[in-house]
Amino acid sequence: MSSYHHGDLRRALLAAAVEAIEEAGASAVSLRDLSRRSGVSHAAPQHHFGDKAGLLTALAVQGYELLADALTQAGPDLLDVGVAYVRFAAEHRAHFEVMFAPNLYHADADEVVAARELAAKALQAGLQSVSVHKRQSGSASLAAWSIVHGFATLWLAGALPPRVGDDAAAAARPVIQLLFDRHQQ
Amino acid sequence: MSSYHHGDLRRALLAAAVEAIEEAGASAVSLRDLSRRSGVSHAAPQHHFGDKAGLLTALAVQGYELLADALTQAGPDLLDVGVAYVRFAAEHRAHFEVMFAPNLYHADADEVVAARELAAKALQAGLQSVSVHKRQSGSASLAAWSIVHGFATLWLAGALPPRVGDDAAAAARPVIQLLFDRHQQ
DNA sequence: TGTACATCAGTGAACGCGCGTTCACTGATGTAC
DNA sequence: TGTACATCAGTGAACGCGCGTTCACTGATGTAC
Repeated sequence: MSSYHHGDLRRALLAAAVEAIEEAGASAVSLRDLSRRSGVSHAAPQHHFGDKAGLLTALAVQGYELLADALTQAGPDLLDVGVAYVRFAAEHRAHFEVMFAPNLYHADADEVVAARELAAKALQAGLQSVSVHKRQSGSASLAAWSIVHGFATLWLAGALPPRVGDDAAAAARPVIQLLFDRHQQ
Repeated sequence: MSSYHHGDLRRALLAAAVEAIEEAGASAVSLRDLSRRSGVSHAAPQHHFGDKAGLLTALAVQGYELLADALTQAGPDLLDVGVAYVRFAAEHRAHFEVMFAPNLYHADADEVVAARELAAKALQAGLQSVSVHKRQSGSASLAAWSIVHGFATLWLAGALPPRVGDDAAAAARPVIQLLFDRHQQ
């Protein structure tokens, strides 16, 4: 049954990394542990990622691509895009954590920069739905990013009060709403 | 000159931890490194903190107390409190990082919970300056916390675009402003 | 259809390292009398 | 003012551990002919 070659080790290692990070955080990842989880000898990862930072770089790229997709599909309304951002963080904790821990990977690698720009553009696109007044200020984009990123981060850290419930995306909606609320009622 | 007893080792170790975290992140802290930085043998920290998590717990408590002070002094206006939150994160990166990494310390310890509540109250106090309409929604507090926490986190991660400049607090002001802006002009 | 061979993925032993924690100890401090 | 003694902070050797990386290797795959 078990053959000498794994067949899909690259993918398996990334999946194992997601699992490990969800259990113990990104800084606790070790190549030896991922090898064990993938049923492979501990030196095998080198063939696919070179070193540890290489593996996490691949995970970050994957994360930015997933995020860009999620945001694009959620558009065009900024509120929906923001909710999608929070949902992404909640559903892909491991990717999200790595993406924003630039110490852990080659954050300046071309593929990372490209994927990150894709995600940034998807978020920017949502701004079209915002009132001209707010958009003019030049801070609208930062405010939108800050509020969704902050909510997501606090959520993942378990810092939010229990009354918020356990559906991050649903809980985020009225909060984000408040940012661009023109109190129409 | 050098005496057998350090005299202020507890304080020295916490300061060394701040230094080490600013250099390499909270997850890279080691007791042996802090001992070296403090000019003391590597088993000395045990007498003051028991174990590694104990040391980081003390750092988190100190962080929440500093934050509570900063927010209280900045009040009563929510905008000023928010700016103070961001300034705290920028000026006390190490404390801030540890505070929101509950895996690393005894986050449920009584002293931590107490200090955290102090900081939470200081933030809440700022809400009095917010319009009744916004406050009624019940999300105002979460929105305020999210936007300042998000801005601070993105800032620390180096994720914000260069045009934002290098003064975190100053850059945060117009962003936070946007949240409770009733477009009076 | 079959054979030779290059390529490449995975192996397992070995390396040196820094870590947290324990332990019996020693030096300094301060208190009782 | 002086002495005995308890307390406590810091020492240094030792432990066992998991880690990243290297290396010569071996087994499998696939391509050329």
